[in-house]
Amino acid sequence: MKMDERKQQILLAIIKDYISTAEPVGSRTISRKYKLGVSPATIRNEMADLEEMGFIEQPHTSAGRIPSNLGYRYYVDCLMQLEQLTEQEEGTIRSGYENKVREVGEVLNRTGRMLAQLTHYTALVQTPQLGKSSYKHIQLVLMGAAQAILIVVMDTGAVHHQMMVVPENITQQDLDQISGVLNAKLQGRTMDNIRLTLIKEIYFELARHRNILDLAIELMQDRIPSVKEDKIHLEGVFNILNQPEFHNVEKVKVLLSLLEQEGTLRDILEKPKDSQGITIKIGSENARQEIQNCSMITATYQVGDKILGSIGVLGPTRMDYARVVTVIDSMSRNLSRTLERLLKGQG
Amino acid sequence: MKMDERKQQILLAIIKDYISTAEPVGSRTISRKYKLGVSPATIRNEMADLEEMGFIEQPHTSAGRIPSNLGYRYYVDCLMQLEQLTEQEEGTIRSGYENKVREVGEVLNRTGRMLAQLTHYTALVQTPQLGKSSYKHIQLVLMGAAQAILIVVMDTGAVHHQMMVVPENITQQDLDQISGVLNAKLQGRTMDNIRLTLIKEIYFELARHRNILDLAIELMQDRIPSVKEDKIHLEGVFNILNQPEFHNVEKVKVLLSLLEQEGTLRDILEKPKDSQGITIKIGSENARQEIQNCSMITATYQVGDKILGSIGVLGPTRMDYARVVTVIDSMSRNLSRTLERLLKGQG
DNA sequence: ATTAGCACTCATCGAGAGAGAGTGCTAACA
DNA sequence: TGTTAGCACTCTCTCTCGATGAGTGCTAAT
Repeated sequence: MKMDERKQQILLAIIKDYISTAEPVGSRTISRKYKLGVSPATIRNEMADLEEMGFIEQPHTSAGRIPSNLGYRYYVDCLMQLEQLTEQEEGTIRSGYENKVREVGEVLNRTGRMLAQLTHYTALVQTPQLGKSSYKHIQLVLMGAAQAILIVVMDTGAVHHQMMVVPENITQQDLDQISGVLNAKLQGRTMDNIRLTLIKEIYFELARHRNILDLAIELMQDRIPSVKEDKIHLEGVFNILNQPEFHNVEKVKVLLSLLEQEGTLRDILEKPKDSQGITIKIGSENARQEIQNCSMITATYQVGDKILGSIGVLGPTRMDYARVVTVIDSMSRNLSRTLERLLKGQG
Repeated sequence: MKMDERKQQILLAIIKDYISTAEPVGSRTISRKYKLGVSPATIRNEMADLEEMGFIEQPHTSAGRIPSNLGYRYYVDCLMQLEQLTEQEEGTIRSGYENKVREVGEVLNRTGRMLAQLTHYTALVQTPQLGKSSYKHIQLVLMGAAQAILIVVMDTGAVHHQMMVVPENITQQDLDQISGVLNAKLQGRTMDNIRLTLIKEIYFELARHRNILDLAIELMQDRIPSVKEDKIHLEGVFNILNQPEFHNVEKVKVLLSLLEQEGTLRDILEKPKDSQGITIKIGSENARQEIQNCSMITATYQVGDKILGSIGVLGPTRMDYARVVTVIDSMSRNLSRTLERLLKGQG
């Protein structure tokens, strides 16, 4: 049996209708709404074929048809026509990424919020995997009253600061000296990359300031890695409540308890290693049992050539694929561009 | 009609039973479970009295009784006996606030998470209202490659930093000079408190560095207030799904759409101005229509004598008041103590 | 190849019966 | 006078059953 033009038309009609109504689609509906110039009976014959081919299925004998995972897959691969975002939506996105936003975290938050808002599904945003960041600049600044602030700038552009107590009689000159040595020894090194011998060297050169060093190095090793570099940010979780497939609370709970675990989020967002661009996982194509009635559309974002992370949208398999792909494509481009601006041209 | 010992016992039994089962309580149940030494018939008589007095009500003729708002109020004011936290729970809280946590934001996050986890309801945590913070120390640090970092320490202990572009040929000495003037003029002032004449003075003294100043002052005025100082952090929102009163999705949606708006959260958490300690709002005592089938228990936290904010727990009116009061009391004390440590004794 | 007609299936809805929980009232009892 | 057993009554909840209707597959006609 081969997939001729008319079968495609009918499959397309079923999918479109089901996406928008969440109700099984009957032959009558198709012939009425989507003028294909053939009678319901003809459509029924074709539908029987489509079912045999595995593209659609029947919830029960006297119901219409709904798309199968395979059907969605065929739609996504062959039939789907991308939409255009409206002027207004483009505007929303653009203004979300406008110049004033200067912090990476804020950009990611907004990305999530916009994704959720524009798609009405749940958005996932992975923080940039900047890789092992190395120390770029270390500076101790006296703040008066036996307090100093330790500032650590990483090569990724991230800046960490931390207040610390210093002896009463210390001067900015002392601190500069310490900063100087720390910079000389640690610049360009990653956190794991600091050998014990290096630390010894530092202590040797700065024996006089042992106690400050103790504190500073402890802070650098202990506090700074705590910045979560592999978080996945969720937004619009409640949108699932608007989906009829989640009208009973038990199903919502199953999904939510999955989404609550950071680790599984990572699995869900995960993409084939070398993939770039947009990936679509439909229903059972998802590894996780709990979201096999969901689909996940993800896209990567990058700075330069380096892929830094993914953003994704999670919704029911009966998801508006065309819409989501369009949105996520636009968002990932915008996000990449914005991060490029933030991480490279610092301003 | 007066509230004798036995009526109290019966009211207490009804409330306890209803809190744990969410089912209307009948006379038979009370006489069986809570041995009061009287027959169901006697209890029925008393219940009729309690209903007349407004403490309990009947969903319909052939059902048991459920506590009314007034009943809960009487329970909370007169009958409730606080529980003790278990060793393990005490441990959870203590370790959540242990020394290693050094950041205010992190402390608040944990507070919310623990509150939600220990109560199984929804937790609200208000960020500390530190009041108008004034500049304590301003410092520009050259970071090489025409970049500098602007560090602003507020008297509250908050530290903000921001990268900025500076001319290629600038030196740390120049930056120190600028920092010096900025400190001299701005120290002790609040953000709104900087008069135009002051800015003019600064520009006069540092005419040479006009462009750096432009940027620095813009950043100080523009970026730093963006740190959200009046946010309310929600945690455990999904816990409401486990409450039978939210078993249908529509009710969940109503509540969630309320909780999504930051402004209304503020209303909900708001307490009488001079109140301190724990406040309980039961059902219709809440201003908001949408949560009149909910109760809200809030407590303030403070550093020294100054009340900085509130934490709260939102659950159905059929909430385990004794438990929540105990937890929230312990948490608010711990939170106060921890913030005291963080904000005063910096280290 | 297409379509009208028709018998058949099955979910959904509403009505009605029965069960069960709980009450209020009455009368008996200590 | 307070307590209790007994009983009729109410009302929700659940289950069943038939009607309804949407949709199908098959057959025969075009």
